[in-house]
Amino acid sequence: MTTRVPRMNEAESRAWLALVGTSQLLPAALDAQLQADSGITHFEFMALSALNTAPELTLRTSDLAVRTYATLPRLSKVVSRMEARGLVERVPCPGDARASNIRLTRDGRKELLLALPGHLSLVRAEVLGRLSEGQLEALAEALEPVLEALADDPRFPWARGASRRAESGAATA
Amino acid sequence: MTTRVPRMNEAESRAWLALVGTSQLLPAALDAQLQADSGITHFEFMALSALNTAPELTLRTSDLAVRTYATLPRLSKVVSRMEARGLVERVPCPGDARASNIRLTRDGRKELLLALPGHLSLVRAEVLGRLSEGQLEALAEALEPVLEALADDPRFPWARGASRRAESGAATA
DNA sequence: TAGCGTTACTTGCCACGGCAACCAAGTACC
DNA sequence: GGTACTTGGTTGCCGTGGCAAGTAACGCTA
Repeated sequence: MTTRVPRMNEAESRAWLALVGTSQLLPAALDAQLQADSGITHFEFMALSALNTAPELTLRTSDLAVRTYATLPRLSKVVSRMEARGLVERVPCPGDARASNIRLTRDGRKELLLALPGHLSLVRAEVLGRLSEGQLEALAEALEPVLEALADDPRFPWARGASRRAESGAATA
Repeated sequence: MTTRVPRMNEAESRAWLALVGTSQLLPAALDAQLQADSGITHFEFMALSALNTAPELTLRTSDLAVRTYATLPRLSKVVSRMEARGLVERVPCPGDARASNIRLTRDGRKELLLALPGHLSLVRAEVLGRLSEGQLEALAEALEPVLEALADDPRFPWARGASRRAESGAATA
């Protein structure tokens, strides 16, 4: 039952190629800049950022995983590495001994703030700075539903809930 | 000389988060579907597609690398794996004995055509199908300059020339 | 309070990609 | 024509991520 799937038309093809292309190049570019200038990966940057905006600079491991689009194993390993470098620390979660909270250390916060300008500058130079106000709006309008679709597709359980559903923050109880 | 970089405003932030999110989830989703249904990665799919639209089903190794946004080492290894599975073959390049051409085999073409409907169907379900004609247009208009900027940035030499410059095809001379 | 299923991670093993080093063929210079 | 430089591609080693299996704690039922 090979259901007939129509080919892409011109507009679809352009949009798709551009999207796939950027999905390929952008992460590599972000990694390269951050790695070179601050010695952290873009993924680590995202994790540190998420912690930085969390109450008490602390998040449950699985919460952080959702916020960074990461699988649990991946996050676990990255946290171990960052912990070894003193950027974050694992603190036992009061009220649930299986879980652990991840806390941004003072050093981690410093590193993050140090990395921020360079990162932001790259993002402006390559992306935001090239788009008009209207284009920014259109980009968000176009990609947000896509993001949500990906996050909610049962075929991709690792993304589950990436469309903000849990606003829990750190579990302190 | 920490040049002051202004923070993101609301529109910028939305656009950026959506873009980064999709760049994170989309590649993984494409891999998962193709891997599950056809036993190939999305990268392999792109490579096979590029070969399929090339004259003689053949491209210079470095040409293929550019078209797939890959570094040469990466492509070399992927080609070796695909060659082992009989999807492509390396043929010596007449006129330049250092170079080699990569050719899509009959089996490779068959696999590609077999994988196409499922892939296209996912792309429609998650992305294209969720956007209006106007949004497709806007998305392309927004991302094409970004793509070009990334490709032309001397900091990211691996992307060099990803903005179509060489239309050479296979070197037959 | 004993037992069973579930949740919240963590770890081991493997595949893949990056970089740097390498090799071989072409090109330039004299 | 020989020596240096460049180009095209491959290989080795290492870091990172995925999946599946493991472990520990929780919680429900009886």
